[in-house]
Formats: sequence, C-alpha cells, structure tokens
Amino acid sequence: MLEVARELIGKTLVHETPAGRTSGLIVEVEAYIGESDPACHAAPGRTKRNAPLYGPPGIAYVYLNYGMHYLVNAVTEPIDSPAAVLIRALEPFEGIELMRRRRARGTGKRAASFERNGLCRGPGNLTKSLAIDLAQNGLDLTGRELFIEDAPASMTEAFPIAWSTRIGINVGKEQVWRAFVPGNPCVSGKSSLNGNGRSAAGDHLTSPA
DNA sequence: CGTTCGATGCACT
DNA sequence: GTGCATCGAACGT
Repeated sequence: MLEVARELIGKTLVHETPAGRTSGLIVEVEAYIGESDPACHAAPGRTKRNAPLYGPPGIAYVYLNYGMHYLVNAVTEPIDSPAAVLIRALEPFEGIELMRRRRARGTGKRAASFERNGLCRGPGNLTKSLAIDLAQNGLDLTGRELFIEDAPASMTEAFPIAWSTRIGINVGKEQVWRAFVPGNPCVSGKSSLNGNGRSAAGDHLTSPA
C-alpha cells in the first residue's frame, strides 16, 4: 500500500475534458488504509459515500469536503479491502492556461495572477485546476478521461521521496503515511525539506515505519 | 514569521 | 444538528 503511494510519485494525473487536457506530475500523496485507520473514510464501515473504497483497485474515489473542495483518491486494494491514496499536489504539466482560467473562475482575480507552482498545490486546488468533481467519482484510472500514466521519458528522473505524518486530520496523526518530493515548490503544507521555507519538524527522508 | 477563522454542502448519527 | 482528508484572508507577534 505505502509502496503504491511511493510509486504514484512521479507519475502524471491527466484529465481530458471538452475544454482541453490538463495534467501534472504527482508530487505529494497520502495513504488512507482500512477501517482500522481512524482517518480513512472507511473507518465507520461501508456507507453510500465510501462505497468506491470497497470496490476494485484503480478506481477514482472523489468526494466533496468542507462543502467546497473536491478531493480525489486512487483506490489501491482489492474488493472489500478499503484503502486509497489521496492525491494532494501536482506539478502542472499540460493545460496550464486552462488551469489558470479554472482557478480564476468565481473569484474576482485575473487568470494570469495565478502562479504555475500554486495551481495544483493542495488537494482542493488540484481538483479545481483539473475540473475534477463528483462526475469523475468511480472512473477507471486506467481509462481515457481521468487517468494516471507514466511521465514522459524526459521527466523520468529519479525523484527523492520524503515521508511525514498526514496533513489536516485530527485522528490517525501518528502514521507517517504522507509521501512527497522534498524541495518541489508545488508541494503543499510545510516542509523544511522542500527548500522554500515551508517546514515541518516531523519530516524525514527514510521510509515509513 | 505565526495562528485564527469564515465560507460552504453533504453524509452521517 | 454535527463534523469534516481545505483554502486563503486577516489578523497578532
């Protein structure tokens, strides 16, 4: 499972829409594993909302939280083993101008005022830039609309990976189940290891316990 | 630098 | 009615 999270780092998440194609390199993820993980949506058992977690792996689990942000996960385990990787940040790759227009929508701001590195920094931001909402819930991530694929050869350098505790939760804080590319300016949250002054004491470069 | 707080909608008890 | 796997603006050091 944590291996899947690690493998997703450095792949691309792509969304094809009538408006165009947007994609980015996955630089930050978190694992949510099973009903025994209090922060996982499967913790209360099977419900209508979390049903995709109990389905086959390779499926997108999308939901709305805080009433205003859609979050996208990749289901990772076999049927009846609820677990998923939350995609938290991307380095924008294709469709950057389209991302800017989507981010500006509804705000009074100009699309041009959005910096590239911030377009997909944070799970709520990346779904807005890629136009991911409940319509994509349950899609096959190996399909043609919303999918994960290997990065182009020109980008397949080895990515350094750091692990930390998960962000934005109140339970299950002990697990070191957040993986990110240290130093990458598109990573959300704080990290002394990402080289831009956003730091957190718990970060470390070794593998999780 | 840091922390607090409002916006906002839906699933769940 | 309560509580979020958030974001960013508005404050206080």
